[in-house]
Amino acid sequence: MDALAAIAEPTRRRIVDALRLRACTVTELVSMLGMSQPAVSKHLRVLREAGVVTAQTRAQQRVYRLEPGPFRELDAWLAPYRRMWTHHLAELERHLDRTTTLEES
Amino acid sequence: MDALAAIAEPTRRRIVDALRLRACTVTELVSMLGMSQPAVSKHLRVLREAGVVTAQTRAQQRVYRLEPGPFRELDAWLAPYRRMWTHHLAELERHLDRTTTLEES
DNA sequence: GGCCCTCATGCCTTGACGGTTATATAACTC
DNA sequence: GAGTTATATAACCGTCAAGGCATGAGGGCC
Repeated sequence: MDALAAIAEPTRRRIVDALRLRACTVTELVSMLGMSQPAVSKHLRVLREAGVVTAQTRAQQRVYRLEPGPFRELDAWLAPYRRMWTHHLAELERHLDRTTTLEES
Repeated sequence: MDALAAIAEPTRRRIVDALRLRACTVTELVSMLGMSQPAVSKHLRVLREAGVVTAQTRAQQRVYRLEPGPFRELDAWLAPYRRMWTHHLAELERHLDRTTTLEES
């Protein structure tokens, strides 16, 4: 899960948060972030190689959109930690442990 | 949510994963990680200032344990992204549309 | 072909970070 | 008190990454 390191970077998290709403071209992201275009392209490269985003070439533009995989992994990693705030019932704890080890839902 | 950047670091994620099972002292973590004690203390400082862990002084030792807050925040941040894989049909459609995607360097 | 637009890449600088060793601080033991 | 244990901090170093500018590579448009 190196995607976490990719998402952790503040600028890249801004990109990800923007792409969550809709797919964007590079120039759109540049205007959103107020940074130079090469910097944005570099961040997009990191996100792309981490599997967080994919690019679709359309004319001269490249439309970037999110890929669900890394977010699913992050969600799976986070699952056992949910015990910390759902520990109201010991029953529920064991239930969550089972469901996370079995992987499903 | 700078806690994400704190957790993203590989060594700190090992620490967090260890603390998820049970609270540990610094020396315990040092033996687990096979790193120098100052390095571990430094990582613990980062995690502490990010609110991910708290330290309880007990004699000369300091027992570190996880704090649920940041994980709840991360869970909340991740929530809107869950739509990406709960809407399988729309995702599959977009995937099929993406067959002409140009990937890689 | 020539030009412009869109994006990627290379090069460079700077600042931050992870790791080390050495040292300081605090508390227990004798 | 001295000595030991447990942890934090300081000082230092090597590496890496984020940002800038300049340039290269494709793909429309005239």
